[in-house]
Amino acid sequence: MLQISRLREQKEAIIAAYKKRNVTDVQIAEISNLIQLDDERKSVQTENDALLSQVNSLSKGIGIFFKNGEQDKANAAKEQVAQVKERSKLLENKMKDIQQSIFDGLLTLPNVPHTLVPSGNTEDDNELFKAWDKELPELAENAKPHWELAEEYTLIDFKLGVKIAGAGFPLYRGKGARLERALINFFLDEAGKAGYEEILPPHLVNEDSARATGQLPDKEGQMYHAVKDNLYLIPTAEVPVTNMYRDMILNESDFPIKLTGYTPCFRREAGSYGSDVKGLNRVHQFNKVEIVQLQHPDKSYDTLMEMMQHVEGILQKLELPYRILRLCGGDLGFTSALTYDFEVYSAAQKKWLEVSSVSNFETFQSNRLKLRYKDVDGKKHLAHTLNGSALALARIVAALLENNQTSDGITIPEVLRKYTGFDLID
RNA sequence: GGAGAAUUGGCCGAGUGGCUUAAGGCGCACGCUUGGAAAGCGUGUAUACCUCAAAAGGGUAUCGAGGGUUCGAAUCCCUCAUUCUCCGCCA
Repeated sequence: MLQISRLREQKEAIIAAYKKRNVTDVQIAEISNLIQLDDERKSVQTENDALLSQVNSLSKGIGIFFKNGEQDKANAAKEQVAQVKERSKLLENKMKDIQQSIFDGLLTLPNVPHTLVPSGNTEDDNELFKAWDKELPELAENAKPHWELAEEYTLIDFKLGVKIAGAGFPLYRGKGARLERALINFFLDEAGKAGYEEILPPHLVNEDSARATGQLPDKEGQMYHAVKDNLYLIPTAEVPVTNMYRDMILNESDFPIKLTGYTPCFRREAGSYGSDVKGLNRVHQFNKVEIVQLQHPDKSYDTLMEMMQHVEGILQKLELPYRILRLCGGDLGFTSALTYDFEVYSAAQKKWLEVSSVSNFETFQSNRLKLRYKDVDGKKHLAHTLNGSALALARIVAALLENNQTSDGITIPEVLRKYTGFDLID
């Protein structure tokens, strides 16, 4: 959520930057609208504060009148208070309405794209930030997609998943389950080596948390909701991990705060269909290791690069062909100021699969989180938040299975062997 | 799931309707003192918003959260959250 003060101070710059993303005229108009509402709020508050001040001093007087036995004066003052309060009540309601409108309006405004964000409307307009400069793997004619390999080697049982839960809930078994666990441990160890503190958070969160990281209200339909207890199944570890710092004031010296966590991720994926959802490409439950950083605003873009290098290092160790895209305005997430996507090449499907997304949210999340820090002068400012997947497992597994298939079986990358305990799936 | 107790500032802690503008202490900052330090003494020490060109100043709200009663609420009432104790259930 943007700050109303920022709309005032940077109105023109925000409108210019918004042109890079798919914002509607309604959203542009909303900016001026909100500033006007805020003006109104201020004048109502000024008026109401004066009335309340009057009530306070009259009440104090009544106490003194009673003590002196001056009943008449006390009663007269009571009468007066009643009148003032009636007016104040009206103003108070008006102010609540205005504030609610401002809040609702702010929720409709996406983050302001960074200057590096290319303009464009769809994923085709994303900028190739780093291409794969070696040759793409060519598989034999009879190469199989991962869903066939998974079945052939009894690694993943999609049918059993359907029986137990439903479509999109894969059941991993045998070496498939082992590979999954190996990847989780490998990713966590890599993050640990890079200085991230490991967190194992709750997998369900309350409404406040879902709201603070922005899943509510915009993505309500994408989350599983346990209605009886009003808890939401997390769509990513970002939600519980970032919420650790909700309503907190940090010291400047606390930066950077680096956190990592493995969690299963639950997504309803309402409305998706077609070949994209086949196998592990798009599922309702998958495993992911997330990295999160809280950083000083002056340093957050250096941190973004650092996080990208971390993800890149992992992909290199896994020996997977990858490329990095800088998302265009149209493809940029609602809350992000700048995002880089990592895609891994799936040789059998002959397409690039998104396996990581690394973003700087600047103050967009911290404003709603009320996550601030004190500078040396004791002044409070919003911190910057960043996060990235390092990495999402399902599609990595898909690519590993497909790219590493040989006539003898599926080979396990060197770095993973000490985690899996085997070097070939056959 | 049932019963009881609690929640006050950075921390401890007093406060059962109006001299509370939240006592007192600890901590912290600054000053005095000192060769330097400690002790001692003095001063200051929450947040958000409004007002003001700015600063100073003034105002409003906030005692776990939200409502209510009252001219007036930390204090009385209701709902909720959290913590502790006991009982029940349980990996």
